[in-house]
Amino acid sequence: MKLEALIIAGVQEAMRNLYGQELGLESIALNETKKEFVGDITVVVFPLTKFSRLGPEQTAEAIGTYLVKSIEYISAFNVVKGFLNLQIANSYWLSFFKAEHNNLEFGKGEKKRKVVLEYCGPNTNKPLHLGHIRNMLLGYSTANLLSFAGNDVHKVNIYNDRGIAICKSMLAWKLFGAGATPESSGLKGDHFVGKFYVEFDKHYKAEVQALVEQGLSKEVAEKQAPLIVKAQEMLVQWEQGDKEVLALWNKMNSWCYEGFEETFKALGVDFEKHYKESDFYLQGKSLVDEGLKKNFFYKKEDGSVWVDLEDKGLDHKLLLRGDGTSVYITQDMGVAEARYQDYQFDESIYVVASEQDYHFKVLQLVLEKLEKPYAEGIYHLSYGLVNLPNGRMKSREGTVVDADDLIAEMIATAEKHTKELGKIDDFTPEEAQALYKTLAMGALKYFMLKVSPKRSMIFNPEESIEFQGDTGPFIQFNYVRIQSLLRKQTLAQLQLDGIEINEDEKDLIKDLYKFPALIQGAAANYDISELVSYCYSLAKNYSKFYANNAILVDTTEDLKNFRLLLSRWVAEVLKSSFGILGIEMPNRM
RNA sequence: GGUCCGCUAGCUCAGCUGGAUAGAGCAACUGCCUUCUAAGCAGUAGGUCUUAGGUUCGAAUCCUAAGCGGAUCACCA
Repeated sequence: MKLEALIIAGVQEAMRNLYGQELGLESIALNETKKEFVGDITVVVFPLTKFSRLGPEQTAEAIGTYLVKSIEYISAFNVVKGFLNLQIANSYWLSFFKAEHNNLEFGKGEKKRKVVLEYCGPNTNKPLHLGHIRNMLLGYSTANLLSFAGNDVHKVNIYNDRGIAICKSMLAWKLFGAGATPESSGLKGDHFVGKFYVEFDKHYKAEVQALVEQGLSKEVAEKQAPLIVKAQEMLVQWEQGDKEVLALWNKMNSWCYEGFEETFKALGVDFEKHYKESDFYLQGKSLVDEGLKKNFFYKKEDGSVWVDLEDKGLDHKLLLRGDGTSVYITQDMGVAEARYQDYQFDESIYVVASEQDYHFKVLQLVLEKLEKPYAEGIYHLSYGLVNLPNGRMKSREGTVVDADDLIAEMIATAEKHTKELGKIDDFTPEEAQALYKTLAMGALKYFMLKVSPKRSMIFNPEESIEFQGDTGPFIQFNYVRIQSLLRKQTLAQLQLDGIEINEDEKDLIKDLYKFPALIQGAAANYDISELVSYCYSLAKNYSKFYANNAILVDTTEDLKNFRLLLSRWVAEVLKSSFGILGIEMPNRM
């Protein structure tokens, strides 16, 4: 039985035998004992006093005495105010160490649910930016976390590959592109397409400006500018299946996909399947028809279709335009349906920014109205926006932090730091380059993932991402030191007789002990940042241990071997945790 | 205006379903490389946890208001 469960049962038993009281689990609170007190686990006695009808100290004394007698692994206790601090015998930690230190599956959970996790969701009209980076890192790592915790996870992407925005890029290319291609211009595909999106905006603004000068109101001008009218015509042609438009659309989208693939590769994220909205908006429409037939939805005189969500505290929501064309949510309904047909999932997770909280609430409620069995399993993993120090990234003001640029900058910074330290002079250029990338991505990913997903975060492009302190490279550094130790010494069979563990060693074993529960907790909360914090705490404790304790020299063979095995286990847990985060470990740095 | 989210050290963030004297990193200042990688270790300084009430043995944490900031409420996606 787990330590915590053992103690709770022990306290229940104590309360029964000492005071004749039957306590539920909820009235027994356990905490980790704070550093400044002696002990490992603390029972908070205050809630128990009303059952014991004695003061907190007296109650704590009595329970402590009882537990030391009844539970083998509790070696001693002390009472501070209403806190009963229990000391766990070293033999407990050592037997745990012995049992698990060679377990390659340590921390992995039992098989549970089938989960589909959607992330990324780019528009195919411009390159990926910092917001997408947060999305991709969260999506990829959360999928790994859920998988490690025991779920059968399938990662999918959704391409928002249709709509007016794409038409803008297409139109601009047609008008101003002069037949250029990514190859001919030497640009990455998505950047090439994005260039025309910007180009459109530039010419469109000029047109609007000209119309305003002719005396039109800004509002009217924005609707009547020839470019926007043409773009809208193009959208209609697209829906009608115009061959020429479709050909152009396919060509430009494929340029985007090529560009995206490169970025996915650089970031180390992948997908089992890419859904395209263009493939499913019709299916969404048929779902709307289905809802109409069953009277879950209603049609207005102009032909638009709505759903009444007032009973759920929301308002009426449009599902289909008066002209019969689909809106954003129509497509999402179609994709949701298709995804269930594809996977029969227990849970479908959408990693999408918090600005779409309302949208996903509506989506889920609409699917519930339709009595879809999978509606209940939908979970919106909402994350906060990435802001700049002076607010939101704005493409108009050119403050968007481009994903590819940022990755390149990080690699350059990693190279600079590494060269300053001069520890890898014997590396080949290829090895060095690989290391820069590993460290750069370690720093970037750790930086993005250590913030709780829900929270919006601030990114300051003026300050480069740290490589010291609470960072990815710090964890990698500790891993590398352990690898260096292991290269110098071969391991022998564990021999624990006569090993007296000290505080530093015990802290590490306790950290390792927490790992499986940490994984389950983080997975239950969909919170990858909990794993990041755990890694930092483990690595920090290791760093302290490393500084205070000789491992290879001045030790007996058994002690050396124990410390090496302990180090190796720490390294393994760090490595598998970083694997979940999507960060590689170098062997030297 | 309705709804939702946030506010913790100069900056960036932890602080799990209430528990002991609120923690890290960066920045500042002090020590420590002839021990296994100093991208490190040890230490100093830095806080009215936005404010006001409430709940209770106990509140950064829960409740109610207020302030400030953000998001959202489109026949945009």
